[in-house]
Amino acid sequence: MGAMLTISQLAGYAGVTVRAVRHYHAKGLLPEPERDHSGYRRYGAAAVVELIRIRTLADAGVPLSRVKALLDAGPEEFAAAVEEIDHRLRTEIRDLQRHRERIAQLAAGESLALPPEAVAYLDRLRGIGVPEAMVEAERDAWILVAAQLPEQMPFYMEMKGQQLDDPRVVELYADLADVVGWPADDPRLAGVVDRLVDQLRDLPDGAWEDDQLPDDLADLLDAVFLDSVPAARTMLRLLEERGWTGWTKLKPVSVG
Amino acid sequence: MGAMLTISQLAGYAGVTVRAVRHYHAKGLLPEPERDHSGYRRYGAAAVVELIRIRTLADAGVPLSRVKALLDAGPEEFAAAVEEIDHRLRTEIRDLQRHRERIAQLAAGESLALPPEAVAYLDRLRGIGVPEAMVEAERDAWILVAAQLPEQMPFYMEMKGQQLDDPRVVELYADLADVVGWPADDPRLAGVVDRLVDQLRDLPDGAWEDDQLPDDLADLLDAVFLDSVPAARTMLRLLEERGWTGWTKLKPVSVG
DNA sequence: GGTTGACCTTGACGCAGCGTCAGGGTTCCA
DNA sequence: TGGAACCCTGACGCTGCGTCAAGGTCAACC
Repeated sequence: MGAMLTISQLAGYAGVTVRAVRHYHAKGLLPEPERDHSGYRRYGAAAVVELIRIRTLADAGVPLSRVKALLDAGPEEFAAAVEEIDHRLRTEIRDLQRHRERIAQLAAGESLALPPEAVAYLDRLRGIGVPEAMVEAERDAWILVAAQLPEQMPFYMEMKGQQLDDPRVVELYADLADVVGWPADDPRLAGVVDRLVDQLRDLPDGAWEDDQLPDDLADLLDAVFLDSVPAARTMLRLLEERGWTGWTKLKPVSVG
Repeated sequence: MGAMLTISQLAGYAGVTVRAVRHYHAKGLLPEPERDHSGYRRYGAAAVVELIRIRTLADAGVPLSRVKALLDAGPEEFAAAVEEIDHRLRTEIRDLQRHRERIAQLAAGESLALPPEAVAYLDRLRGIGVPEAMVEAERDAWILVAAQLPEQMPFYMEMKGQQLDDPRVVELYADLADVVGWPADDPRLAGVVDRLVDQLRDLPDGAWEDDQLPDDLADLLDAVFLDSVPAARTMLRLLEERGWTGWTKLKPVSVG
């Protein structure tokens, strides 16, 4: 027999760590060699070749569980396996590229979990003078909508954008921006609600039917409103006194 | 307070699994909410928003350990982190693309752990009529060399290729191909070794000095030879009797 | 012959990001 | 009143090793 190698020499020749060699033994990829008189593993030169072949496959992204089978596979199964592994690599690369696109969007600013059209809408609110706290409340609401109905977002944003073309809606936002800071029993709330109801009356019949939000999502959005605005509960009561129910999905009280 | 959500409702709204939510709790990404009278977690709507933001970052390939810090980071550190994560993604993509290239080479056939020029050389051996068993022995030897001195491979292969242009070298390979199958005491060995020594004498002075193989690698290759060819030991002895030592790095016996 | 330092051995935990039981209690609906 | 569908905690599993821990061994030097 030729010169027998120790495990670290073997590992050195193949360019791997000693730990990796032992790992391959444990996984059955590389057969355990004979031991010398003191229990040390002793390898022949052939083990170096085997080890290098294992590393070559592993470096190519082949999972160790498949390396085992591939090492002694015929050419046709080898080719098939290679084909499939390449497929896996392609999808992994695509996933990573999608990740890159997403974080590129994140870098743009606030678009954490929001599509660009929603970011644009929020920016327009800021431009109108809506205070930051209220913009953030809107943002959180739209994050929820975008998570449930991502494909509807362009439609919603288009709708909201058009509403902002109406100066009375802008005025309403100014009102509501104030309301955010008021306590639940502020006497001015009644006036704001009156102006809101006036505007709602002007809406064409069935305008709120367009609102395709599922009920549970509307409830969730109402919850956000109630959680973040102290005067919210009072407003809902005042609205109900005037014949309107809900908030996200504001509807006339059904005539029971 | 608004409608309180159970953990599965929360998970559903954010599009993640219940297990993932609990994992985020355990990692401190999402604060543990209050429990109801029977110990169930109860979430407000704000948790949905937080959870969606976590998933958005995680989906972008941000490791959870960094998500924690990023969630409440200022814009400038956020931008810096995004930059660095994008860098990481780019290198990962490049790695995977290299993996694809490598397994594309693997698919080409035998190039497990061998550069293309070595594969070409082995194919030429086959073309000359060298039997498969000997080609495989050569292959294993070159796998070892390629692992230690990858950048030298083009040089070696060029050298070996030129040697094959000499018909006497081809003849020698034919001899050696026979030797592979002979037992250690085959009487024909002496004749083969004689022809080999004749050729060596014809080499220009210092031709073997070009052989830049490190000694330990040459020893390893000798070991491969000794392990795989029964008559190897006998040949080395016969060579030594004729004034040559070694095999991989064949040299005149130094005049001591 | 004693010591030092570089090896070798097995065994076991740790990492990321959850999936997936196991072995309970709870709530809801028919 | 029973079963389905939730909830809880705790723990192991997966990948591919890195990294101690707690020893035994070997070669060399004093």
